[in-house]
Amino acid sequence: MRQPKIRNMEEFATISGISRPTVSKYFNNPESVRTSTRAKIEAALKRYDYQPNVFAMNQNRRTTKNIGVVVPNLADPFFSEIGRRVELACIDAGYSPILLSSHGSAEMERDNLTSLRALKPAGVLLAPFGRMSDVEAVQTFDADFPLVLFDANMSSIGKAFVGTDNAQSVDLMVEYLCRSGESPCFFEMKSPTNPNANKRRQAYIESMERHGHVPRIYQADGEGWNFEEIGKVEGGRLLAAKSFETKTILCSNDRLAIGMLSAAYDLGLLVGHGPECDLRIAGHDDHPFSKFTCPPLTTIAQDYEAIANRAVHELFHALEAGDRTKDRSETTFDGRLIMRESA
Amino acid sequence: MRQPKIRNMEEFATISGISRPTVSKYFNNPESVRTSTRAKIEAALKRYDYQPNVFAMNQNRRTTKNIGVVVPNLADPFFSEIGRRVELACIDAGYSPILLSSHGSAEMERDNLTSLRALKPAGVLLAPFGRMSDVEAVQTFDADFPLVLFDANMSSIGKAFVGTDNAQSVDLMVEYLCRSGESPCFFEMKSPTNPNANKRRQAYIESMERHGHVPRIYQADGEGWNFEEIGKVEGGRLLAAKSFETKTILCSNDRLAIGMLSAAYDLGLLVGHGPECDLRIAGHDDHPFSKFTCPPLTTIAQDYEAIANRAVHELFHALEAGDRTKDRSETTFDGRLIMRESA
DNA sequence: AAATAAAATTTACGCGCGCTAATTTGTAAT
DNA sequence: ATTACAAATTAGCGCGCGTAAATTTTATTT
Repeated sequence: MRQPKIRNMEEFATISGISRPTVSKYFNNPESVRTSTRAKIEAALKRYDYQPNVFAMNQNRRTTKNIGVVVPNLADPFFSEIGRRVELACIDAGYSPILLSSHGSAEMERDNLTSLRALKPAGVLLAPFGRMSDVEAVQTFDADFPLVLFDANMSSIGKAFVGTDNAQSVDLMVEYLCRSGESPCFFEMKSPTNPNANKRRQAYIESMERHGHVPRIYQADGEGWNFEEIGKVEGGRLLAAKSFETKTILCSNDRLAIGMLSAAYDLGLLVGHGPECDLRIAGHDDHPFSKFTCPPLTTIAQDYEAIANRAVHELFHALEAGDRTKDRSETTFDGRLIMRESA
Repeated sequence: MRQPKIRNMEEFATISGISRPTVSKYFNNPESVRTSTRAKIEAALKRYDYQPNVFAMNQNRRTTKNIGVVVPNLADPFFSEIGRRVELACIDAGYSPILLSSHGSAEMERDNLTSLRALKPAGVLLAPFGRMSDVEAVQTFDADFPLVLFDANMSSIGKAFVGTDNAQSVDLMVEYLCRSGESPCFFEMKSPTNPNANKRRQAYIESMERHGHVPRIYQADGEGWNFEEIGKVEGGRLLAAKSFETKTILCSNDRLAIGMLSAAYDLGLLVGHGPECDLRIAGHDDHPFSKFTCPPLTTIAQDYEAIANRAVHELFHALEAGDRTKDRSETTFDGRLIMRESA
């Protein structure tokens, strides 16, 4: 490992007693060379530390080993967690993931796609803003590179979509809340940045009707990604005014619920499912902090691992299939009910 | 923007009426060419969308425009926030930041540095684990690339260190707590992953002695990055056993405090600074969620913006200085007291 | 106007590797 | 031992750009 430095593949080929093209072949796929020559190369690799120049490699390759991973906001634990898993899955498959956050801005999402173009990625995994996204830019990108969407769907864009079955997960929660007490009303943002919010509202309505209850929806003003703040301020306002018609509130996501729990605490309202409690509050996503709220939050856990792995799998499938397999797959995983004290 | 596609710089030089080397010069520094030729090039850029091939550029450049940014754990909001700001500062300066998370593992920190080598970065900004880091690997990297540390210091490694003045910030908090009530005891992890923890403990001890109080330190068992869980379980155990000798607890960081707040809630202890309260709890870092805990957490805000900007500034300074400016700078910014209801 | 400096151009080479076609070697089966 | 086929080798072009040296053009100064 500490021999005189190898400058290039030519040199490395010489000292390992193999021709350069064969060495090149090895680095592109170690399986593709005879086991005896592979042994020679790997023996040399033990003695000299050489690795091919990435820039020279990528310049000449038809397609690089880069995989772009774009999420809306790494500051959101949901995306940092799922981004992490996607990253690891790519590495395992021998690719180089490039994780980019759009920092809550659709413009930066567009910029991220633009700068990814320069890296000629083999494929891209995108968790888009949805309708907020620059749809045209995403479509154009889809035409130029293999693209798989996750978390948020955009109709007929990408080779595949992978996410959570909001209809199932919300129904699971509604069913639980109805069974264990009063039927819930629904709290969300008026203009949600994420298309899942719309699916969840719809799922809530349908589930309530299926259970023979009338849906009640409360929408908070407020823009941007400060969900907790909006939940606290607007949710608190509604709580203080006693606007909610039921004492059970299902929030569109955990971050809103966390804000609302904070508001309830300020108002001296006791949240929980005990007989002495004033209020039940439930969320969706199993945010890492929902375990530590006061009281701990009853919520729905998304299957991060399954979503990440499947998204990566779908992308690699598309890569192998080559150009034009027109079929677009949509995969959703079930949510899991996490029962804690808040509802 | 939609003319026939430009293949390379040669073609682009031709259609813009400039020689290729001059065009190359322009892309490396638009200021370095005559304004008249610059105008010609930019006029051509408006009509044709061409951008130089990054791989070919980086292959031949002495140094690339890549800046590596390595943080211990993007799932921690502190690092995702400061990582974001560092990223943006690099982009503003015309560099390409590459944000890597070590996912809480020192091994992956080493791996990240290794894979950064392949990208021949102009410089690297590293928030290291500290003593947990593979010190030798970081030292070697420091010898090969311009390196600036932030958040956590490592003695005589890197061109510079930028962080928060723990002595000042902890003293600020201790002073406040003593002034407004009982003197605090200190709650932390027994084997902290972050060197700041040690500085904070030391600062607590010195500050208490300066104020004429005897320091009391409680250390929780537990490994890893699950600070909230450790704070809840171990902190809760201590609370339940009434082990704390005072009713004011200063936690080494907000995440521990968040866990302890959750435990206090479970135990029915009322946290706050009112006369009816059982307990005061304070933290450190102004975690984005500390505003929404029950009650909201009194804490110390670190100056993200200043730290990020200064770290980037120090790196660029080192880049301009070239090889060997032996002087190593250490910059710390003051923390700011954020008074909320918990203490 | 000439002299000087600055900028642009021409020419040419090199970077490190992918990739191909033609040839040779090695391996396994008949 | 012969055949057949897979694998390795040789030779060489090309990718798109950086960079250097020598030359020419342009702008600025006296």
